[in-house]
Amino acid sequence: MTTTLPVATGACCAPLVRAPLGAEDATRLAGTLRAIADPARLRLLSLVAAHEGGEACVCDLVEPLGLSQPTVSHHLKVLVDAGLLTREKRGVWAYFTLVPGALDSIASVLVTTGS
Amino acid sequence: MTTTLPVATGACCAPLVRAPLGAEDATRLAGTLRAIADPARLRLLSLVAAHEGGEACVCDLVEPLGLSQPTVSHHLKVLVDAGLLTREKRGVWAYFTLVPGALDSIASVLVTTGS
DNA sequence: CGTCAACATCGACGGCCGTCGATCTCCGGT
DNA sequence: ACCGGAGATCGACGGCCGTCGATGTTGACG
Repeated sequence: MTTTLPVATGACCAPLVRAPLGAEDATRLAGTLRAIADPARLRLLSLVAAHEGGEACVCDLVEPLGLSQPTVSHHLKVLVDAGLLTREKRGVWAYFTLVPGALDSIASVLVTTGS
Repeated sequence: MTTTLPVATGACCAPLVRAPLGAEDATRLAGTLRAIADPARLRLLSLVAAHEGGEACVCDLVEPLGLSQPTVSHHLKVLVDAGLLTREKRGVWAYFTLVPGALDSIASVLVTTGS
């Protein structure tokens, strides 16, 4: 599978503005950024974070997004593969939670004030 | 043109993890993120930032990227339209510079520690 | 054990986007 | 005025991706 590797744990140390990053690192980082460069997935992250208990199942997300259930599942899979969400199956439901620090590590790569 | 609006000045106040962001804001933010969700453009930002004086012309960027000159110009235009780079034409050369705070404002939207 | 519901997977379709070569525009130098 | 070079624009092509309906899988419940 051409799944994007979870960069959340490995991209925490590339200031981006310091030295010209290599083609390999650029591809990795771009893959992670592409995971959140989508309106539906941004809203999913936001919905999960704002939901009660910091977790939400698919049934909680389909309606507010206005997309079909397969599409929502697809986006959630992308976010899980990117290391931004965790999936926990309890009974028939699948609960998704934000990975702590994942978004922050992405943000830290972009920040320029880290001189 | 379907140019992405510069979000650098307007997206500085959406924590993303606080309240579920609307479809409109999600589209705006996704457009900005898509601008940097590309290996070539990430390297361009990095190259410009690391270049002497914080500015670089196209001729400085074509070779290190290994892409054609039209492609580099295209990527630079995307970054300028996204409000991440400024373009200043001096003589025959076009010099590009990082917009101060642009990347940081994107990062601030992603950060979750702003509670 | 049969049924229903939640979710994932599949296959297909359409549009967007990265890339290129060719060309156009504009400025400097001679 | 002419030429050369820097860079932007154009048109085209190929691949990736978001979306859907249909279907498969799995667990709860009677």
